[in-house]
Amino acid sequence: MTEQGDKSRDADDAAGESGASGGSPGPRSDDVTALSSPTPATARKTVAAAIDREDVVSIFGNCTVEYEGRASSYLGPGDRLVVCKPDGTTLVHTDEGHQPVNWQPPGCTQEAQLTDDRLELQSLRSTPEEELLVRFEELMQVTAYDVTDETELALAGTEADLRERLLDDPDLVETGFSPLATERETTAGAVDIFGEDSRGRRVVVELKRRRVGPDAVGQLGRYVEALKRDLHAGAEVRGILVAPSVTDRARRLLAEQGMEFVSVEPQPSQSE
Amino acid sequence: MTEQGDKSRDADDAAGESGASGGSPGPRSDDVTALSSPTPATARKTVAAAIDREDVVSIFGNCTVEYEGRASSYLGPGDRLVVCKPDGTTLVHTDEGHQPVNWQPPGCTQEAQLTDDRLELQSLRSTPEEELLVRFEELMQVTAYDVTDETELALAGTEADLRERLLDDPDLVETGFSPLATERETTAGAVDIFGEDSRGRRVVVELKRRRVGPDAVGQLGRYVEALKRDLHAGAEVRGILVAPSVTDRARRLLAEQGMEFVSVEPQPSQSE
DNA sequence: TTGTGGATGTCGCCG
DNA sequence: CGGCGACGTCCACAA
Repeated sequence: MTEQGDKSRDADDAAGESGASGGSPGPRSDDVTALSSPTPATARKTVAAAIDREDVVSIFGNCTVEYEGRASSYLGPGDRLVVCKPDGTTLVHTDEGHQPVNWQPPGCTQEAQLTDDRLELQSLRSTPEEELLVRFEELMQVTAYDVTDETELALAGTEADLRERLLDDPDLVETGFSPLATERETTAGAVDIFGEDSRGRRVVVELKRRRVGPDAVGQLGRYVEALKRDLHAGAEVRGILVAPSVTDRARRLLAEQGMEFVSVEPQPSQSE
Repeated sequence: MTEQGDKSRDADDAAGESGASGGSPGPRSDDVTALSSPTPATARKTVAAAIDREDVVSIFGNCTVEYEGRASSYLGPGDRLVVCKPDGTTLVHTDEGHQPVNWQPPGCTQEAQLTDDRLELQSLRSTPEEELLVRFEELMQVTAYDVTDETELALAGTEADLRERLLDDPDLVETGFSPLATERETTAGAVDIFGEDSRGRRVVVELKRRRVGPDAVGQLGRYVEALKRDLHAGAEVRGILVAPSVTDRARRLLAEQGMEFVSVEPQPSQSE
């Protein structure tokens, strides 16, 4: 076993926690904290204080990352950007990709430790038990700021929007289609739109905001089969998949199960 | 229509692009660039240079975000952390959540503009046509660093690991099970493990690294049905779902289709 | 806490 | 480039 490092939270030098705006006497909550190439001890103190203050912290530096939980991983030394959020989220980003190379989701505890004179960020959660450990070999920049965001994202073009569109104008599904319920429960799960056609037959409508593959056909098939059983025996139940488009395989599967496809965009196109 | 702002890339004041390490005479590539509360013009020049240099850029500030593409969204003013990567990724993070509130994936073009004396980051892509526009009302901190990371993530406990485990010890699936192929193609797609049982019957094994729901049963069902058809008529084909555990609904669906479940963890447990 | 399905999912592989 | 399925998916919502 290797020699145990000293995991201290106290052995700090008097850290010059420099608020960014020059003249202010003490650390104001509206200030940015920014340190260039700090010592591990200074960085530990600054990061710990920022976490306490509920700032978002960003750290550029060379680090290694260990993860143990639903899976386990090791990431050798490299330059990365590490972000810690006050909700317990930790993100480790490389120079590439939308996805963080390692992370911890919201709700984790976060601690900044000093081990063998290196800054370590430890993030823990339970259910499932998971640990993320980021160890910095070199610290290039530590920044912290009180990020406050009350604003809600207004998003259009989701499946919910597609549903509203079809409820407003059921003829988009089929002439004479009448919606009876949304999220209607079956033994197989909730049906997006349940209704009946012009001849009074039951119709299950499954919505997708984008081009669909075989999985969506399977889903629709499960609902149709479940409803046939849920309703008295011998009931005819149609299945209609509504989406912008469908793959060949999905179209074939639909045909095999006697189900249908209707093309509708989640948002009215600009040319309409 | 509102008055058009001046989208310039030239009207820069002489930006004091301060390398972080104090004494260096010019901007070295190993230096961090760090600006506190810069003017929009200075920030634009610094960010543009950092993008050219292929740095990772992080910006704390108050901004609005517009997105138009597969869907469309608007995000009103709020404090956020915006990250731009040299591969064309843009991330907009609030103080909460693993997911960025807005983003653009790798491969996008990025431009830093000055519009109405505000810093704007514009990110564009095609296939699909998408645009992200981040407009800063206030800039708290701009940081850029040449993040280089050659290291590969070593991840264990994936579905591939589970497959290796079963190929090493096929009895984990069932006594006498013999794998014949992995990724065997059927008209419904590739089967994780194809083999035969001790009595010579064909077996389709679908692997999941975690607890499975109805979707996985549908997938396995499609493969089994496809193989029954692909092989000469009347062939018996068993379907076995291998995963740590299964939900009630999924178990019921398995039973209905005459398929089976076998519990295996993706990683050998520590107690073993 | 668990189950279920959506997501601007992203990502990798393969045809 | 499209199809297909995995992902430490995350996430909201309901039971």
